[in-house]
Amino acid sequence: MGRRRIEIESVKDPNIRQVTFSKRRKGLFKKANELSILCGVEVAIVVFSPGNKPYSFGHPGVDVVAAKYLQEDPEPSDSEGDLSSDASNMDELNLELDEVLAQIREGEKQTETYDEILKQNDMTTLSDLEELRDSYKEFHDGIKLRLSDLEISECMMLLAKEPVIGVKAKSATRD
Amino acid sequence: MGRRRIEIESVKDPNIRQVTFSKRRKGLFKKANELSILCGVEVAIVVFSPGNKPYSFGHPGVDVVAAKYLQEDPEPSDSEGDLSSDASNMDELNLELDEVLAQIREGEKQTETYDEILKQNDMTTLSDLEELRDSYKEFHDGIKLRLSDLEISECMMLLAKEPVIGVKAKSATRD
DNA sequence: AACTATTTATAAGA
DNA sequence: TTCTTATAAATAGTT
Repeated sequence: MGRRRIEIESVKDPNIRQVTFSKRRKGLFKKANELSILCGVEVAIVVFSPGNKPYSFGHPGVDVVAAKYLQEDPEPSDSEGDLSSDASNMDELNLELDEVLAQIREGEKQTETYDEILKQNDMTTLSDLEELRDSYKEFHDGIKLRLSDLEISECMMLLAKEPVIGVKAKSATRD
Repeated sequence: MGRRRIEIESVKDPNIRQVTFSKRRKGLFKKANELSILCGVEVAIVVFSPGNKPYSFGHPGVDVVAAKYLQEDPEPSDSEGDLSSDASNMDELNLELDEVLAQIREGEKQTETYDEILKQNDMTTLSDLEELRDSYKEFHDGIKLRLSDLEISECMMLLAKEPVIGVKAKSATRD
């Protein structure tokens, strides 16, 4: 999928590793998002970065899916979650909010363009309109993904620090 | 990625949906596996099929990663963050969220305006415009739902009341 | 943080 | 369901 084929083996260079992680985490979450929408299913992903920062994606939420999973498939919990605790997510939260807001502004621009086309009511602009619609859809899909990502990674971490995630999921029927 | 481009929206046909689920779940797990190997990171995925059957992938294991994620304990106070700074960040954050909500409301007004304009135009453009409008509305509804979600509210409350949680002095590196 | 040359994932078809 | 294959999408290396 890139300029060259790569072996699936540990990437040595820390910088490249970090870049690869970022790209692929994004791709993974996008895929998960698409799966949940296309098939109307629940998904949860948790991944720790090379720097041990937790990232997660979930629809409708990591805790919901995790609890549902754990309930029907009880785990032999004897382990202590160790390693370093998470770093401040505040900075990242703010960064992501900035990005979301930037995207919203971008969307508003597109909305203006849409307005103009609409007022002209010019039939020759139909193709432009379709193009705009497509880009708009892409835009709001991106926002959805971003928000769900943000929602979970920032909030679930904190909820997780509470004694328990109180959930009473109903049992699932098998396929 | 197939013979034709598809929209990311709920697949109606149960058969196609099931096939899509199987293919994409496989792809998702493969991506997760590659990510964990390439970057030496821990990943866990749980997904429920359209028939509600649970599938999971985890390296080193779903339970291990889930436990780490859920049980990351509060920082043993070896370093103190700047509490007042964190608090103000929190305030800013809440303000920004308010801003987002305000923009959403504005967008909703605009959507209504579109409705009126639409009724004055011919049928050819109508379907396109309605589709775009619906898309836009869906987008806003989605954000609104997410932001007003109970979990979010609870998270923000927690964040506001417990400014120290998860916040350390060291700056967060953007993963 | 963008940009492509390529590889990879996958939608439709068999 | 599994395989095939044309095509869309992800991404490795580059700037």
